[in-house]
Amino acid sequence: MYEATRSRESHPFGPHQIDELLQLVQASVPFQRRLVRADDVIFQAGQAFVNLYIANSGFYKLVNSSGEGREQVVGLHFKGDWMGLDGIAHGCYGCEAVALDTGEIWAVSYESLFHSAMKTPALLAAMHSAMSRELVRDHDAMLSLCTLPADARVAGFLRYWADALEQRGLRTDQVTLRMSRAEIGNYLGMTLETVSRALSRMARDEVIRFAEKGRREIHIPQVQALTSFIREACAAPVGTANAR
Amino acid sequence: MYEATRSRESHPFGPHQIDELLQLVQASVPFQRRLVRADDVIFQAGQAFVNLYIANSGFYKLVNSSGEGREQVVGLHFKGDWMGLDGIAHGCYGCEAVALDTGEIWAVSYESLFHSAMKTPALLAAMHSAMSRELVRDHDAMLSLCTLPADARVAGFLRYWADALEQRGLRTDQVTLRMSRAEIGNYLGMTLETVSRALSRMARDEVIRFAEKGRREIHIPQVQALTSFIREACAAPVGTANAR
DNA sequence: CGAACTGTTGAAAACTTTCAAATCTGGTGG
DNA sequence: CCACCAGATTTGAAAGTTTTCAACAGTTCG
Repeated sequence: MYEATRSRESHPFGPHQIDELLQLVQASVPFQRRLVRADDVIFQAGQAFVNLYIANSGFYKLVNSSGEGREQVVGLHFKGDWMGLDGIAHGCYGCEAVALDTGEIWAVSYESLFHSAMKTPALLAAMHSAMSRELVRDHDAMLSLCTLPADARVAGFLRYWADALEQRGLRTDQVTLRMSRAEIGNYLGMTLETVSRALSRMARDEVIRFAEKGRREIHIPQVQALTSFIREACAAPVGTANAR
Repeated sequence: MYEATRSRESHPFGPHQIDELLQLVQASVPFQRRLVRADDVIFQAGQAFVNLYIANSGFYKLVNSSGEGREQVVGLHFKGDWMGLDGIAHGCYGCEAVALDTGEIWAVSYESLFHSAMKTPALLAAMHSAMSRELVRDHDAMLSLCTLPADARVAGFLRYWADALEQRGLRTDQVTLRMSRAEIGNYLGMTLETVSRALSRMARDEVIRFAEKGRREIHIPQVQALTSFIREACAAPVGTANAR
């Protein structure tokens, strides 16, 4: 769903930067490794804020909840991403973090991180950079949510996931979604049926292909085709192009 | 639009904290004051990131743009809020910041801030807190955007504005919107007509009252009534309650 | 093999947008 | 001072998109 709004060549973000971050953390602060499996909860909303969490591997979602039971996936996180940053302000986590797959999480006490950062400029810079990237992502997510029709948001979601994999040096032609249609729909502000229909249309247009029966493994011949699909979905009323 | 998702009593945020922050900045880093008027641009998207900006007074919006010309208001900022934080990650601002009214902005070089923060824990803590608060706000905005119907989002917007004023020790029964219906609609992911209709319904239900001819000054007898209105808007199909 | 889940698809209903027209405000110039 | 114009807001009606409701198919697991 996120958008590459402008050039970022001056500050590339790729596998090298991510490994560097992880090494930096490893070298400068104590942390605890935790292995997680799908649906494991890393921390809960409202819980006292103590640690920040860095994904060393795996996939994670952040879920925000209203008092009345409305829930919203507000972020997806991959290797090198920090989680729990929204706990700094109020002393308790604002979201719940849940693993979408098996993976390894590093827990770093914010206090020790804070002290280390005061002595290690690179660490402080990395932390600020992580928070800032998070803000950029949120803003891009809002842009997509508010200005794109449903089909385009789903295509944008796939492109975002593919981009995240690419930044981590992984192949992007094959994406295994770790989320159900309902989770995707929640994240994108639409129902699961709408997600399903959008994916079907993309498959019909051969922008994607379903690689297995479960329909969660998605083949993306060219990520760029998703961008075209988004553009078309914005321009054209539903049945205009390729209607049969 | 934002939601008070859970208790935050352990870390209150009010006029005292804001004044403290401003004093802290004043005491620890050099900064430039800049007086602005409505529609003045503080910084533009893509511009080289040098300064962070702190609102000393006035009202501001942050606008994110896609390459194809779609624009989205992704944040509203008040006294004590930081702007430009999304520039840290990529070395250029991700959004454009625009003043909604006259006000005073403080420009602080990020570099000098960074250095001062390494020596002044309170400053570093304040900065992290500001970024974290921003993340929480974004998450709450996404929750509203994705889970609330249009009427409720507009009511939530008014409540958010009133809350922001209250946190700054200002009166909340009288709110002068600094934004046109179109800007509000953009921020809330709906058209200006939908905003207008929602406000009209709230006025009809006496949740708000228009205090002048321009219809931008809004009287809110009890902020709590907005919360009830939101709840009702969620539960009930459009013409269910108070239909005539 | 059946139950529980997940995903797909169709059709009707609901909500929001689009298009249009009218009203109002504020500012400008005669 | 008043007429007039541009821009903002409101409101109605039609159109469009998305949701809701429902039924069906495929998968997984005990």
